[in-house]
Amino acid sequence: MHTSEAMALSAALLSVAGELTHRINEGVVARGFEGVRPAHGFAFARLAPDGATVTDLAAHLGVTKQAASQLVEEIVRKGYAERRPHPEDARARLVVLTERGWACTRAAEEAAAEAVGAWVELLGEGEVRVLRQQLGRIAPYGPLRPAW
Amino acid sequence: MHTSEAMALSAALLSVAGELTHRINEGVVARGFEGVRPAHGFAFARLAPDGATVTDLAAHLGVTKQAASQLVEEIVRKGYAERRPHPEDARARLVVLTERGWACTRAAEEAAAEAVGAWVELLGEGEVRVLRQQLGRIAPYGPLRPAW
DNA sequence: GATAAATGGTCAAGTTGCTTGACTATGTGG
DNA sequence: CCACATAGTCAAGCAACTTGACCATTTATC
Repeated sequence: MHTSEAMALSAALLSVAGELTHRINEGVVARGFEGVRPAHGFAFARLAPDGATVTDLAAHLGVTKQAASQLVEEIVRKGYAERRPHPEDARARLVVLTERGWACTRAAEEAAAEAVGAWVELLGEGEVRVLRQQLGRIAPYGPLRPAW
Repeated sequence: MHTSEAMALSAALLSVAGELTHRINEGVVARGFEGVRPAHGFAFARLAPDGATVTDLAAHLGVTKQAASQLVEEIVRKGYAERRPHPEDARARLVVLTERGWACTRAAEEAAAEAVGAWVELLGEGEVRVLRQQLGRIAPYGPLRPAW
């Protein structure tokens, strides 16, 4: 693998990632959820199963807990989540999605499916499955960082 | 392709993209080029062949020309590029990389090769080649947008 | 050719999403 | 019980963008 090939692979990957993010966000907005940014989607993904604390979110997003706190304040104000007392720790608060938050998450899934659908038309279903498996194997466990 | 699979693919792709960006930037800094952000790398990629105007850069990066102008001002101040009069248009200025800018670009290529090398160890060279070809086929032609 | 409109670039001010620093409230270990 | 760590927020500052205004030059229209 020459350095130029590595650069071409990197450029293609980042280009595809940028386009995908853009399309998902567009699709979410088109489904009636305004005032949401891509970063919110990654927060929703962490909140979705059982909720999370602000500190959990901060680690997941790779930002300070103050930034995570501000983000939570924003999505609470917009009706996508709510703060509940934590059942085991009186200092902490459990942030959980509201019904609107769940609806927005489903909209993001639909938009993602649409974007991936365009790849299926280009590569075929089998190749896209291969792509998913390959990316899954090299995906890190660390925080979701902004791409640049 | 179910929506949950599309979501898993999207998450893996964005995760890999974020990690790749982080590693390339770390590698560039480790090679002695401080004060550079990932966005600069994408500007360098556009400037590398024959230089570009501020307006070209703005379109390439998907930002306003004012933002592109500020970015050029910054990389000029840091010694990575310089402004020259445009040979055909007295309004425009051709922004070209300095020798230090070229050295930084080579450092980014080396760092990218390192990051991709880790994937080769996980997937094997053949699979990575497949990955590159697949991504190349679905990569858009539009501007390089920040992933989120 | 003259003149209106479009284009390349910059200056200035405002917005936003993040940071660091300071603080309170609650939990944990000596 | 007391020192220290942790969850969360408030406040101020910063950095990378935005919008709006403007000048210099080129292109289009008559």
